[in-house]
Amino acid sequence: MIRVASWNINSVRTRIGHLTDWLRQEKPDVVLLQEIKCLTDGFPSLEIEDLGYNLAIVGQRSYNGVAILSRHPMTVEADRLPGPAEDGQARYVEAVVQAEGKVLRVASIYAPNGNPVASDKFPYKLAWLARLRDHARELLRFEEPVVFGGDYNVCPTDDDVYDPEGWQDDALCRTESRAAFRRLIHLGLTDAFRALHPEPHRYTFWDYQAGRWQRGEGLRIDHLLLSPQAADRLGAADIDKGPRGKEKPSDHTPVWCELEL
DNA sequence: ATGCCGGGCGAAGCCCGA
Repeated sequence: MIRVASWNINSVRTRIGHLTDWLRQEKPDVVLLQEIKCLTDGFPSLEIEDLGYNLAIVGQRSYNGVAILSRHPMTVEADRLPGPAEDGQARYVEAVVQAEGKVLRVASIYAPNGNPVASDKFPYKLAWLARLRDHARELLRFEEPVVFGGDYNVCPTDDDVYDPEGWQDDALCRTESRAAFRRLIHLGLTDAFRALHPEPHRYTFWDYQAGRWQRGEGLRIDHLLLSPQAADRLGAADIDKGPRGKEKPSDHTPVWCELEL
């Protein structure tokens, strides 16, 4: 069994204590991080390596940045999404993990937010998700277990947001964003959490503002999307709300799944 | 209609996030 988690950490340097505490407590095999908000050289590698993890880091000054932590040997396969436009934003890293004599491909994904919808950020988001779909389609040809995990900045349905009406024109909930996410799913991917948890109103993000955490008002925007070969091996999945309740938390909390490789 | 909160950067206040 291998456990894979995804967590938008909102600055890995500010949250290094939270991260190491959680790694010691939960001992996930693979962790996909987003919004590390530091250069690759600035990543607190020693603290993580001391806990037995190998690292794949794609950093950027101030914003974005993604990483993969793996207790098993890992080979980096890509440090950006293929595409004609080199945008310089650190939003994708992909690796192959060798675990228990088997191979698992994982990607840590930080999709653009897309707000405000009237700005060029929204078409950038939609184009980025289309690029992700194109790449996922190529990877699926290998017919191997893959976990595409990360902060998609898409709330898939009205069941995944506390106030659907209030959020309907936000880039996270707009029909164009949801359609882009469905086009990805329709390649044959499985939303690991939703496959095992049909209940509505389970969230991975709560805004710092307006007491959203205390009110239980969040959104489900962090997802683990599984290739068919991974979905066939899905044993468990859940959202771990623990880290969101700590002092000075990230505004996101981890989502995880277990695969019987 | 906008800010609320919070991080980075850099040393005040702006940019960005969701």
